[in-house]
Amino acid sequence: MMLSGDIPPNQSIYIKNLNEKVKKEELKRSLYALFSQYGRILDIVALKTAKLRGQAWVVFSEVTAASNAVRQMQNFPFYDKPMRIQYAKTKSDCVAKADGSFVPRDKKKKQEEKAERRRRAEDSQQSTTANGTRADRNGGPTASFGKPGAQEAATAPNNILFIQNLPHETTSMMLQVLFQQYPGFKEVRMIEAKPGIAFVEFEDDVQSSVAMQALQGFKITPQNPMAVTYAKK
DNA sequence: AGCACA
Repeated sequence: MMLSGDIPPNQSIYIKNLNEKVKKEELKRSLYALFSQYGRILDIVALKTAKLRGQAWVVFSEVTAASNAVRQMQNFPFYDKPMRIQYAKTKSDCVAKADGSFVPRDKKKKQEEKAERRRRAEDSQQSTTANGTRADRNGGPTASFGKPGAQEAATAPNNILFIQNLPHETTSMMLQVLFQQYPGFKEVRMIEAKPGIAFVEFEDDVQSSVAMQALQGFKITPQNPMAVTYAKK
Protein backbone atom coordinates (compact mmCIF):
# COMPACT_ATOMS: atom_id res chain seq x y z
CA MET A 1 0.00 0.00 0.00
CA MET A 2 1.52 3.24 -1.10
CA LEU A 3 0.63 6.15 1.05
CA SER A 4 1.48 9.79 0.41
CA GLY A 5 -0.72 10.07 -2.61
CA ASP A 6 0.45 7.23 -4.83
CA ILE A 7 3.84 8.70 -5.52
CA PRO A 8 6.59 6.09 -5.60
CA PRO A 9 9.56 6.41 -3.24
CA ASN A 10 12.15 8.95 -4.25
CA GLN A 11 15.29 10.12 -2.51
CA SER A 12 13.88 13.63 -2.83
CA ILE A 13 10.94 14.79 -0.79
CA TYR A 14 8.44 17.48 -1.70
CA ILE A 15 7.22 19.67 1.14
CA LYS A 16 4.24 21.98 0.95
CA ASN A 17 2.20 24.15 3.27
CA LEU A 18 5.35 25.94 4.32
CA ASN A 19 5.04 29.35 5.90
CA GLU A 20 5.46 31.75 2.99
CA LYS A 21 6.65 34.58 5.16
CA VAL A 22 9.92 32.89 5.94
CA LYS A 23 12.76 34.15 3.81
CA LYS A 24 14.26 31.70 1.40
CA GLU A 25 17.68 31.44 2.97
CA GLU A 26 16.33 30.99 6.45
CA LEU A 27 13.86 28.46 5.17
CA LYS A 28 16.59 26.40 3.59
CA ARG A 29 18.78 26.56 6.64
CA SER A 30 15.98 25.49 8.93
CA LEU A 31 14.96 22.71 6.59
CA TYR A 32 18.55 21.58 6.49
CA ALA A 33 18.78 21.65 10.26
CA LEU A 34 15.56 19.74 10.60
CA PHE A 35 16.06 17.07 7.96
CA SER A 36 19.78 16.38 8.12
CA GLN A 37 19.09 14.08 11.05
CA TYR A 38 17.56 11.56 8.62
CA GLY A 39 20.56 11.34 6.37
CA ARG A 40 22.93 13.19 4.13
CA ILE A 41 21.27 16.05 2.30
CA LEU A 42 22.55 16.69 -1.19
CA ASP A 43 20.47 19.73 -2.02
CA ILE A 44 17.54 21.85 -0.98
CA VAL A 45 15.49 23.70 -3.56
CA ALA A 46 13.10 26.50 -2.66
CA LEU A 47 11.76 29.18 -4.96
CA LYS A 48 9.65 32.15 -3.99
CA THR A 49 7.89 32.56 -7.29
CA ALA A 50 4.11 32.81 -7.28
CA LYS A 51 3.84 29.22 -8.40
CA LEU A 52 6.41 27.76 -6.05
CA ARG A 53 6.31 29.64 -2.82
CA GLY A 54 5.42 27.64 0.25
CA GLN A 55 7.06 24.55 -1.19
CA ALA A 56 10.50 23.01 -1.09
CA TRP A 57 12.42 19.95 -2.12
CA VAL A 58 14.93 18.22 0.07
CA VAL A 59 17.24 15.81 -1.73
CA PHE A 60 18.72 12.97 0.31
CA SER A 61 21.55 10.68 -0.69
CA GLU A 62 19.40 7.67 0.17
CA VAL A 63 15.78 6.74 -0.42
CA THR A 64 15.53 5.27 3.09
CA ALA A 65 16.37 8.64 4.57
CA ALA A 66 13.62 10.22 2.51
CA SER A 67 11.16 7.57 3.63
CA ASN A 68 11.92 8.16 7.28
CA ALA A 69 11.60 11.88 6.80
CA VAL A 70 8.24 11.54 5.05
CA ARG A 71 6.86 9.48 7.89
CA GLN A 72 8.43 11.07 10.90
CA MET A 73 8.18 14.71 9.95
CA GLN A 74 4.70 14.47 8.49
CA ASN A 75 2.62 17.38 9.86
CA PHE A 76 5.52 18.66 11.91
CA PRO A 77 4.70 22.23 12.98
CA PHE A 78 7.27 24.29 11.19
CA TYR A 79 6.98 28.05 11.61
CA ASP A 80 3.47 27.44 12.89
CA LYS A 81 2.25 25.43 9.95
CA PRO A 82 2.14 21.65 9.67
CA MET A 83 4.43 20.44 6.93
CA ARG A 84 2.83 18.24 4.29
CA ILE A 85 5.44 15.90 2.93
CA GLN A 86 5.45 13.60 -0.07
CA TYR A 87 8.03 11.97 -2.24
CA ALA A 88 9.04 14.19 -5.12
CA LYS A 89 7.50 13.25 -8.42
CA THR A 90 10.70 13.38 -10.41
CA LYS A 91 14.39 12.94 -9.99
CA SER A 92 16.25 16.00 -8.79
CA ASP A 93 18.79 17.58 -11.08
CA CYS A 94 21.61 17.12 -8.61
CA VAL A 95 20.87 13.40 -8.55
CA ALA A 96 20.67 13.17 -12.32
CA LYS A 97 23.96 14.98 -12.57
CA ALA A 98 25.56 12.51 -10.20
CA ASP A 99 24.32 9.44 -12.05
CA GLY A 100 24.97 10.81 -15.51
CA SER A 101 21.36 11.05 -16.62
CA PHE A 102 21.12 14.81 -16.44
CA VAL A 103 19.83 16.51 -19.55
CA PRO A 104 19.74 20.28 -19.39
CA ARG A 105 16.17 21.32 -20.00
CA ASP A 106 15.51 23.53 -22.94
CA LYS A 107 12.91 25.85 -21.52
CA LYS A 108 10.01 24.26 -23.41
CA LYS A 109 9.49 20.54 -23.81
CA LYS A 110 10.75 18.37 -21.02
CA GLN A 111 8.34 15.48 -21.37
CA GLU A 112 10.19 13.57 -24.08
CA GLU A 113 13.27 12.68 -22.11
CA LYS A 114 11.36 10.86 -19.42
CA ALA A 115 11.02 7.72 -21.50
CA GLU A 116 14.64 7.95 -22.37
CA ARG A 117 15.61 8.35 -18.77
CA ARG A 118 13.86 5.12 -17.89
CA ARG A 119 15.69 3.15 -20.54
CA ARG A 120 18.99 4.44 -19.35
CA ALA A 121 18.24 3.66 -15.73
CA GLU A 122 18.11 -0.04 -16.57
CA ASP A 123 21.73 -0.69 -17.44
CA SER A 124 23.60 1.26 -14.83
CA GLN A 125 22.33 1.10 -11.28
CA GLN A 126 25.54 2.55 -9.95
CA SER A 127 25.20 4.84 -7.01
CA THR A 128 28.61 6.29 -6.51
CA THR A 129 28.75 9.19 -4.15
CA ALA A 130 31.27 11.01 -6.24
CA ASN A 131 29.19 14.12 -6.21
CA GLY A 132 30.00 17.27 -4.35
CA THR A 133 27.78 17.27 -1.36
CA ARG A 134 27.41 20.40 0.63
CA ALA A 135 30.03 21.86 2.87
CA ASP A 136 30.28 20.41 6.31
CA ARG A 137 30.37 22.74 9.21
CA ASN A 138 32.50 22.41 12.30
CA GLY A 139 33.29 18.91 13.42
CA GLY A 140 32.05 16.89 10.52
CA PRO A 141 30.65 13.42 10.95
CA THR A 142 30.60 12.71 14.65
CA ALA A 143 27.35 10.89 14.51
CA SER A 144 27.96 7.45 15.94
CA PHE A 145 28.18 7.45 19.66
CA GLY A 146 26.97 4.81 22.03
CA LYS A 147 26.14 1.64 20.21
CA PRO A 148 28.02 1.20 16.96
CA GLY A 149 25.72 1.12 14.00
CA ALA A 150 22.75 2.64 15.78
CA GLN A 151 23.01 5.85 13.90
CA GLU A 152 19.58 5.97 12.29
CA ALA A 153 17.77 6.04 15.62
CA ALA A 154 16.68 9.63 15.36
CA THR A 155 14.65 10.59 18.37
CA ALA A 156 11.61 12.74 17.88
CA PRO A 157 12.27 16.46 17.59
CA ASN A 158 12.25 18.20 20.93
CA ASN A 159 12.81 21.75 22.09
CA ILE A 160 15.27 20.36 24.64
CA LEU A 161 18.66 19.17 23.47
CA PHE A 162 20.76 16.52 25.11
CA ILE A 163 24.50 17.14 24.95
CA GLN A 164 27.07 14.40 25.49
CA ASN A 165 30.80 13.96 25.45
CA LEU A 166 31.56 17.25 27.12
CA PRO A 167 34.86 17.64 28.96
CA HIS A 168 34.20 17.26 32.66
CA GLU A 169 35.32 20.80 33.37
CA THR A 170 32.58 22.27 31.21
CA THR A 171 30.41 24.80 33.01
CA SER A 172 26.89 25.87 32.17
CA MET A 173 28.20 29.36 31.50
CA MET A 174 30.47 27.98 28.80
CA LEU A 175 27.57 26.21 27.19
CA GLN A 176 25.37 29.25 27.51
CA VAL A 177 27.89 31.34 25.63
CA LEU A 178 27.85 28.75 22.90
CA PHE A 179 24.12 28.18 22.62
CA GLN A 180 22.72 31.60 23.35
CA GLN A 181 23.82 32.84 19.97
CA TYR A 182 20.96 30.84 18.46
CA PRO A 183 17.44 32.23 18.47
CA GLY A 184 15.00 30.83 20.99
CA PHE A 185 17.64 29.89 23.56
CA LYS A 186 16.21 29.58 27.07
CA GLU A 187 18.57 27.82 29.43
CA VAL A 188 21.30 25.29 30.09
CA ARG A 189 20.89 22.65 32.74
CA MET A 190 23.70 20.49 34.04
CA ILE A 191 23.61 17.75 36.63
CA GLU A 192 26.43 17.77 39.17
CA ALA A 193 26.25 14.05 39.62
CA LYS A 194 26.61 13.44 35.89
CA PRO A 195 29.57 15.22 34.38
CA GLY A 196 29.94 15.30 30.61
CA ILE A 197 26.31 15.86 29.76
CA ALA A 198 23.91 18.78 29.69
CA PHE A 199 20.42 19.78 28.63
CA VAL A 200 19.82 22.91 26.62
CA GLU A 201 16.33 24.23 26.26
CA PHE A 202 14.94 26.30 23.38
CA GLU A 203 11.53 27.86 22.76
CA ASP A 204 10.60 25.30 20.14
CA ASP A 205 11.77 22.35 18.10
CA VAL A 206 12.74 24.35 15.06
CA GLN A 207 15.06 26.57 17.01
CA SER A 208 16.59 23.70 18.93
CA SER A 209 17.17 21.94 15.63
CA VAL A 210 18.99 24.89 14.16
CA ALA A 211 21.28 25.03 17.18
CA MET A 212 21.80 21.28 17.06
CA GLN A 213 22.85 21.43 13.48
CA ALA A 214 25.13 24.36 14.07
CA LEU A 215 26.93 22.96 17.08
CA GLN A 216 26.94 19.28 16.28
CA GLY A 217 30.48 18.03 16.76
CA PHE A 218 31.71 21.33 18.16
CA LYS A 219 34.93 20.77 20.05
CA ILE A 220 35.40 22.45 23.42
CA THR A 221 38.65 20.52 23.53
CA PRO A 222 40.11 18.60 20.59
CA GLN A 223 39.19 15.30 22.28
CA ASN A 224 35.60 16.30 22.89
CA PRO A 225 33.41 16.76 19.84
CA MET A 226 30.01 17.30 21.38
CA ALA A 227 27.20 14.93 20.50
CA VAL A 228 23.89 16.73 20.32
CA THR A 229 20.59 14.88 20.15
CA TYR A 230 17.03 15.67 21.08
CA ALA A 231 16.27 14.88 24.68
CA LYS A 232 13.85 12.05 25.18
CA LYS A 233 10.31 13.17 25.92
C1' DA B 1 -3.31 24.31 -3.93
C1' DG B 2 0.73 24.68 -6.11
C1' DC B 3 6.37 19.22 -8.37
C1' DA B 4 11.78 22.51 -9.53
C1' DC B 5 16.45 22.73 -10.18
C1' DA B 6 18.33 31.23 -11.50
